[in-house]
Amino acid sequence: MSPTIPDAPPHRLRAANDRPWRSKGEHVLYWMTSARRGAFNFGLQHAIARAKRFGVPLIVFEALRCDYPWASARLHRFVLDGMRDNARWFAERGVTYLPYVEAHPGAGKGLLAALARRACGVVTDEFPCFFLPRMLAAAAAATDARIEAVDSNGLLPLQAAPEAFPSAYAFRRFLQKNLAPHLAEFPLADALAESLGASKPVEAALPEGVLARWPAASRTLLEGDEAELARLPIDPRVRPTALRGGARAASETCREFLERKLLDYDEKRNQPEPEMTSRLSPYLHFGHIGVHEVFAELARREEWTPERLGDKTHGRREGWWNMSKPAEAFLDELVTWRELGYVFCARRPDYDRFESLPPFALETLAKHAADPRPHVYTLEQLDAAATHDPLWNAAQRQLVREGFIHNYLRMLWGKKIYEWSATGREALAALIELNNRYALDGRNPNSYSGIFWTLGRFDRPWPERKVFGTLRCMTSASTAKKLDLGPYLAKFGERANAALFEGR
DNA sequence: ATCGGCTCGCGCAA
DNA sequence: TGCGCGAAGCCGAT
Repeated sequence: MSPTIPDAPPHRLRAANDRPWRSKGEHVLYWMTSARRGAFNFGLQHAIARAKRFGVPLIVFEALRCDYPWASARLHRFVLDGMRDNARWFAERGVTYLPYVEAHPGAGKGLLAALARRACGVVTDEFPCFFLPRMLAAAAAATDARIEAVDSNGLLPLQAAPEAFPSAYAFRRFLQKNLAPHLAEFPLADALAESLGASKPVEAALPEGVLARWPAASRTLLEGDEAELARLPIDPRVRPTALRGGARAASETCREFLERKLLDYDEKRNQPEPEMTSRLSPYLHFGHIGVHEVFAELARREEWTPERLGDKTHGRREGWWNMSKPAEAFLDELVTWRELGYVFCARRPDYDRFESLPPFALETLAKHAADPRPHVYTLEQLDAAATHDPLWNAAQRQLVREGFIHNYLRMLWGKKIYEWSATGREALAALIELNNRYALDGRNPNSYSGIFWTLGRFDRPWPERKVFGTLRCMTSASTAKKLDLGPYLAKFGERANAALFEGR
């Protein structure tokens, strides 16, 4: 009578250890790590399906450590916003939800094991980047319960990609041949809507002693209490941005983009101000929204169905989806480029290493290593936006202030860091450090795509010149000719910054 | 304002 | 074996 909830599709599922499911367990645990949402979530759906099969309740556990690299008030605030939304989502659906925020390094040690001890098994999220794969492997080895990882990352399951692709073009061709069947396998929009039904008790008691030793994050912290946030041992200098995190803000941002900006997307997305891009990437990064939700909403507005897919697989950017022009331009970002990066990280454990660059890039970088650089800046100078280039400084200020750089200018920002560094390796280190410290969507496969694209990944050679060799070169002068930078410089330029300080 | 040339890798048509 | 195609390039010629 109560509807059956499907398991996650088999190619989205991976056993992280070889322990068996325990039918005598007291609950199923969903350990939410990267898909931090209740909607369109294969992992949550899979956990619910298991809980129903065993006839036990579900416990949802979402944790935030304080010792992950680049932990800061900015990143914490964004995740805490998401926990606040999730607390409400699960409370409305009668499911036990434990948001845990570490007060000092190591405080959370043992909590997962305690929650898993009497569980039938654990379901968690697959994420191919940052410290998460290592954390999952360590947990899987150390936990007595079965742990299954579920991949909600893309429209294409990561397991369906045979290898890393060298270019968007090659990957696009692959998608055009292989994506269609996966478009028929979407996660439920709300797997808790009716799923557990009235017949099953869904509120689980947390194992005894858990809350005494690992108290749930306070409601006030989740709702924005600054003093509580300030007490956590995280970098307080990277301030929260004006952008609020969480699933509700994510859905609102998505709706707003599709309604007001998409029509002009293919023409105006390079215009830096006013901002005409989706601004979805921080929400996608923390899993506050899933790509399936964005795609479903877009398809609905386009009155699109999968029968419209083209059968030509030439890798062309336009014509395959058979949607409006701006919709196809957006899908090339949301699906082709985004998932190209996820697949690369999943297939290349060295994705964050210099040596992972394509051969032509490594060769040309070596050949031009000794070319004299017109300017060389330290990480501190770059961080402080103290270069000779007003446009670059403005981009850096936007990064520090908003946790984001406009798409086009972000490329220029990266290319200049290469040009102003003594070596490619030093440039890479600075790019990773600044991006991961400040960008809300840093530490994500797409951040690594952007950073490494600067150094030739997914790109092709261009005419050889000093310093850049055959890497694609970008200049501030050309950018200024191409874009209307007035409004952008008014907002983030030197003078705008001075005015900001005078106003204080 | 627009165009070709610079240059490489891949898959497909021939 | 040749051809078309490609995240957003730059430069100089028309």
